[in-house]
Amino acid sequence: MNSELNNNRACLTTAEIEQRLKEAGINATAQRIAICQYVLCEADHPTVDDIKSWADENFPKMSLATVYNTVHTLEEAGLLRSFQFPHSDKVVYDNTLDDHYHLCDADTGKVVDVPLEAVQLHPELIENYDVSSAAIVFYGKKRS
Amino acid sequence: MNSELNNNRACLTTAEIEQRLKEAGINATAQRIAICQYVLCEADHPTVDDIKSWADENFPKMSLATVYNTVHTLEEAGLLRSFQFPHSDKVVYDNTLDDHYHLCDADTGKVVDVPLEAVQLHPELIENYDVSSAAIVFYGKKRS
DNA sequence: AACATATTTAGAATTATTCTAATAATATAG
DNA sequence: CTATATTATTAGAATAATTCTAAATATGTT
Repeated sequence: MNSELNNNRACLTTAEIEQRLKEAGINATAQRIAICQYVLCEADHPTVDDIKSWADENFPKMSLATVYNTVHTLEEAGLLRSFQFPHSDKVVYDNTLDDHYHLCDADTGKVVDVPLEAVQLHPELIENYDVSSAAIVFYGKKRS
Repeated sequence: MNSELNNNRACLTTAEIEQRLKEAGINATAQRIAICQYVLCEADHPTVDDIKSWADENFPKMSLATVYNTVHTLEEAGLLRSFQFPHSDKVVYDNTLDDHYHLCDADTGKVVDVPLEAVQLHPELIENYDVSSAAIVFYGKKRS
């Protein structure tokens, strides 16, 4: 069912990442390529902290500011999306570019993609406002 | 349409507030009564900052810690609910205790209550998880 | 190679919130 | 009522995610 949510997570080669960056008008620096490797392939809904931890083990001396700069750059270019759970103060990054919603596992904190069909919005029932978007997060537990 | 969302905002007397606090097992201190006056009556989706600003003009020397302590106490007692928008790092308080959703005015930041019927959830379409709740925020602009 | 531009860096600044330890107020027991 | 125990309040320090700053470095271009 979730197949149409499936994303860019299949691993990309460095060359492919470079090309994507170029296409998006972004200089393919070493740091950016490294972060893409993690964020577009390996990672599953990482936070900036996750990215920094990965970088600390896989890239020499990458600064936290570069992680922030890079995810912002990628987001502006449309290669990455970000969202924030109402209960949290950390931003989470997502390489699934198709519209979808999220579920947060109440036990583990793990983030799961939810297909659009799981929600039907009736914005016409909201008086006096033209609705342009909606942010939706489910909370739940894994069925045993 | 929103009538069933209508809430406790009709002004309460000090005595009524004291009684509510007592009923909830909360000592009715001067600071708590004052904050309730604002938060349960006067205010519309205030943040802690809003409450503190109001207190600065209406109560002598109330500390920020007291504002935090009090809204937490009220929330635990079920007299107040809190939520946080995904795009923001401030918590917003709500005296409407019935379930409902929110809309955030993209122009002004104003928060508007949205009735439950504006969203139909189909949690059965989410594989492997039992959904316990959902947080939903609409974004939109006032129709002119 | 030289120069302009873009990127990275370390660390300081910001901001909402929580924590801490002391003081003050309130409730309770004799 | 007064002494004592409990609970609230306070100012300010601590925390944590993010942004800002200014200097250093790397990159792309003539």
